[in-house]
Amino acid sequence: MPTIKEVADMAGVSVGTVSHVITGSVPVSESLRTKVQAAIRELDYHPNHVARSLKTSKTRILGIIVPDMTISFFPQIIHGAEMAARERGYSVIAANSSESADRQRELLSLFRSQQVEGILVVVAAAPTPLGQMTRLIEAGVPVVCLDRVPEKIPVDSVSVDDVAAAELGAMHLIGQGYRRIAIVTGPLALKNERRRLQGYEQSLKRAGIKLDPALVWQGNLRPDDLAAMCGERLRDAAARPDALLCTNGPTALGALRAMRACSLETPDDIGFVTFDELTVDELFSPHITTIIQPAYEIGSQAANILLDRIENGASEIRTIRLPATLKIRDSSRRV
Amino acid sequence: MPTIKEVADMAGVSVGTVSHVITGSVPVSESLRTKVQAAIRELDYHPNHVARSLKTSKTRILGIIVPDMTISFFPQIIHGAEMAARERGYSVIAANSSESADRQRELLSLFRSQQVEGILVVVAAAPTPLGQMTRLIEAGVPVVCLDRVPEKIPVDSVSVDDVAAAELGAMHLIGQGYRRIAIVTGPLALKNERRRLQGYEQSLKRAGIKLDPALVWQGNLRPDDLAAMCGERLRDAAARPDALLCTNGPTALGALRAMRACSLETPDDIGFVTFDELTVDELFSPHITTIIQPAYEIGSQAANILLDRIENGASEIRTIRLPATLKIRDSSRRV
DNA sequence: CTGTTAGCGCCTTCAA
DNA sequence: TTGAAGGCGCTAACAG
Repeated sequence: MPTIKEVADMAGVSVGTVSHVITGSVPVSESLRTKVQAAIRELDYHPNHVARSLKTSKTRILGIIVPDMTISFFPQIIHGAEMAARERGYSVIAANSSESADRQRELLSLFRSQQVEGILVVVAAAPTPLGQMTRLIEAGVPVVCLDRVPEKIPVDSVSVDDVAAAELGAMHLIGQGYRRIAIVTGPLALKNERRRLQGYEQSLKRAGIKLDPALVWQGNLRPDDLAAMCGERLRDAAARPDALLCTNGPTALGALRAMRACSLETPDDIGFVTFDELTVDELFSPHITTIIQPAYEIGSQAANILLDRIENGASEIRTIRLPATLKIRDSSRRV
Repeated sequence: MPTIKEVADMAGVSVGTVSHVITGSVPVSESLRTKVQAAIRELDYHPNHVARSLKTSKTRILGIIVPDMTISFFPQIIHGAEMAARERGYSVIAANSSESADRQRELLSLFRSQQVEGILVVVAAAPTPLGQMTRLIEAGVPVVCLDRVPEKIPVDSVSVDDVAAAELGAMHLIGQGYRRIAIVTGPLALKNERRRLQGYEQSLKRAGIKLDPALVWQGNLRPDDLAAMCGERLRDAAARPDALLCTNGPTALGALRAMRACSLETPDDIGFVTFDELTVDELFSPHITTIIQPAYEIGSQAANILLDRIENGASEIRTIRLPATLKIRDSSRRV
């Protein structure tokens, strides 16, 4: 790999001059500039970002940590963040915590070592030790939380308005005439899940439907476990709910498997609404009514907030709540 | 951010000693080591990888370029590469070329500037100017091509055995009694597509079926265009093929849309087999017979080959062809 | 075992 | 407008 010095030698100028033409920070005469550019092309020179970063202590790199790349929601977030970052001259490096607090800790540490200028993080669901995040923020590393907003930490965040989003789904089911609506949630240790539950409760209340605690089905994030749980509770036709509201993709997969095992068809045997698109294409059936979170938007807005903080320094905490939208499809369309 | 010097001061030792305990390359006495570790913890010190890389000219970072992150095939490749890399102490940074040769060029350049130690690349389908790749390799940057193997460039590659994979699908359709089998391909400028076509042709020949050029449907990689093309050709019931073999995900989506528009049902009206899983879950219908490429394996093997080259220097060109597997589902099961 | 020191490649004052 | 030189944080000799 050629260095700036070799370019300077070939062009017959000093390294300073080469640097000036590369950064454009200082004017350089036309004649020297063309000579330098010719040398750069001739040598196939690529400025060493590592050295530049060491000197300027700016890497123009953002880190993003998500719990799972195989669910389409997270890659979409990453994509949004990448686009917003690129727009402003930054790159992003993405990594998976696999919902593991340990791995998250490692990654955070790795990112700091790699001198990322800011970090976007969807915290792992596992009991997250918030200590490290707090230290990170106190150390002055710009951080924005996405999707899952940790409580008790003063940090910028971008997520969907979970209460309103859940209401969207619940009200729709109620409007379709369903009355015994069960909600299938992930761990209620996650604030998002609690807020979605809250939206569900509010909707029932508003519609004058009495809340039945037996219809609040709390699970984890493993479709297999959820399928087992739902299967058990759907088996008894008498006690069976007439509709299901799932608060995320994994719970939806589990519930759908259980419904299939019990030969329950939507929307007649049972109504069905879930958060998060399970697949992007409309070709597949059953066509599922879905509460869609603006994943790309979440990523891009978060990146922009992070970049604002990086470029303009501290400011008050920003908390963005984006609206979800309801895509009504067959699985809940009874009237 | 604290530096190694501050750690040294706090621990009352020299920076050399701190460096030794961090890298573990030189033995350090128990007593000093504990002091240093205490200081590291106290200061929440994270070694600056940028400085380290400048010094050692080793970043332990691999770059990977894929044409599209929203197709599940590529994220799986990335995941495989990440895992293999992590296993050997490397990180990977992933980026999208969006099938654009320009963007690919930019990314290659960016990666070189970022001093990645090697590059995994799925070349963009757009007429790829191979010049840059060639220069890259000649400049001594280790490169491994995945999935799409450029011709005429001596480079390590990992991909599926396309001829055999296509045969797998074609022979299966023939075995099910289909005779007028159309093949829906992406641009035949891509070698993979040509080889898949070749597998199809060989299978027909072996089965004694005359090749009908009107049943070779070449398209691009945009589902909308493909849907239009297929729609036109499926409309005429007399000339209609009795089965479709799609050579990739986007063509499959297009073809499926057209089939739906023409109200054709699998497997009775028409048999259907495609490369690449369109969705991960078995819940959706139609259940499509799929030629599955071992995406994770492709990524991990490619990363390992790249790392071998990085760590052991030059060797002969390696060309890995992995076998695909056929997952038989409803869309082709007629007997 | 421990300390000292010379750069890695680049940007950025500062002088000329 | 151009050139010379210091130093970013770290590692790897080397000397002690």
